[in-house]
Amino acid sequence: MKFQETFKALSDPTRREIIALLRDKPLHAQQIVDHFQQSNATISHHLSVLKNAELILDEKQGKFIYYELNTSVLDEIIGWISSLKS
Amino acid sequence: MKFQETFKALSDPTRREIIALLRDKPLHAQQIVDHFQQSNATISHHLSVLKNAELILDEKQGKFIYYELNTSVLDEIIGWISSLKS
DNA sequence: CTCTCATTTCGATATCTATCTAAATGATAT
DNA sequence: ATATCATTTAGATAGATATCGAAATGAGAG
Repeated sequence: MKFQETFKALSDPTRREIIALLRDKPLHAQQIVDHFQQSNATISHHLSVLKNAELILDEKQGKFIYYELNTSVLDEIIGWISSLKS
Repeated sequence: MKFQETFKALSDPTRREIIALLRDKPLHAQQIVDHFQQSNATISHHLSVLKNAELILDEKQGKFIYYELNTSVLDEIIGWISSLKS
């Protein structure tokens, strides 16, 4: 895991909101687009940043690609931050 | 606490290294500058970003300003990330 | 095989950020 | 008061990034 990519990915509000959306359940791209006032191209870009940071995983189902949180990376971030505290 | 500022602050490698330095003990600006190959102006900028994100606190001692980690903000980040996992 | 439609890529732009040198500030100590 | 020195601000530049509309891709369904 690369902290650089992870924190950069988390440093954009749209991406944090996408992550929060995925907390409840996996969604496909169009469902995510529908939550925002931004173009599908923009959301696609954000998804690729999140995917590159391994914060989300994608899984094909029928004609959709479903995105879901990758909680193991979240654990690694928590581990790094915790290590700063002593 | 503003996540925007916090994650942006953490998304730069120099700033993460400054934070790691401060894990052990408070340091003043010149001591931090000495750890890097960057100008004092650049480090000053990074310190101000970290301060603005409340990731570090500053305390005057004699002719130096000592910077130290603000662990309570670290706890808030951990809290936010943990909340994503369920 | 072809149509449809979900998703990504392209190309462009405007804003943001990290960095530098040089100058300004501000506080301590003589 | 003034010289010194730690720190910040100013102004500039190069590179990164968020965003868009439009075009391309690619996989399912008929």
